[in-house]
Amino acid sequence: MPASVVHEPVISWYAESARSLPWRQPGVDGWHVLVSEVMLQQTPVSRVLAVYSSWVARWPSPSALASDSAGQAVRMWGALGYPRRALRLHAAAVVIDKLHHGEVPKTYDELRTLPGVGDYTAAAVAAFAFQQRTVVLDTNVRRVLSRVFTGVALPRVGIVADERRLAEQVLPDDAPTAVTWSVAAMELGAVVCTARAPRCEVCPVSGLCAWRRLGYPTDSSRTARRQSYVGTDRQCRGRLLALLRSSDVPLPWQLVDAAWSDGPQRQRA
DNA sequence: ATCCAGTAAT
DNA sequence: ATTACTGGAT
Repeated sequence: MPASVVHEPVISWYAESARSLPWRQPGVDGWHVLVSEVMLQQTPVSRVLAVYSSWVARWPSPSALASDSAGQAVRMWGALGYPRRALRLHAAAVVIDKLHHGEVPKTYDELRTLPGVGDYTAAAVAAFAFQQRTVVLDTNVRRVLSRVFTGVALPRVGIVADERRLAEQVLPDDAPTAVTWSVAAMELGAVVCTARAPRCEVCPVSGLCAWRRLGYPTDSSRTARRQSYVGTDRQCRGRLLALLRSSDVPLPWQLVDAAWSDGPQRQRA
């Protein structure tokens, strides 16, 4: 099947059913897109919305954030998770302020050098903020390509060369169409071609889908379990961070100690 | 219990 | 190529 046959149906579907999100509005600049993409790393849209609004309202440019403290950045991060992202976004703002005249760089290679900006985020900002033709390969696009073209339910944990080649092959040749295809494929994966309960009855390419044609085979290799949450170091850290966020002044040790009873575990956190 | 718009260190 | 990192919803 030629890759191009999926473009029209997916792009038309997106034109009709895309969610209206603040970072997709006309007039957003590179900074808005960068902030949103970093917040969206491993974090669902619903939880990002409120924090995104307060961030761009308080720091409308990289230089504005750079002139504030990293501590404020973490405070404003709220409970989004992975608070190191707030530190890296602040560090990225400092780099942009110092080395790029306060303007978010436009090329993939320059973006990739910023703290906290990996392959996905660099490609996404280059495409969505600056309309460049880049392969945007997030978990949603990976799942769509895996199902439609390869007939496999879920992609592997890591991206392999074959997968990148397929994504490059499927990407439309001209930049504007490539950008629209990328955002449309991401949206399709996020709201229709979901990991757990795909809504194939409303999918614009269900008739072309290899996975569907094969009868939805599942792979047994992806059923390993994860560590539970209660009582772990992870829960301990989360509780301590919430406590520290709540205060403007350094906290007495007694108060911190009271938040978690297991001493050694508290020290680790 | 498992999912969700990844990055960076190893 | 693997793995730790986060928190809330389902």
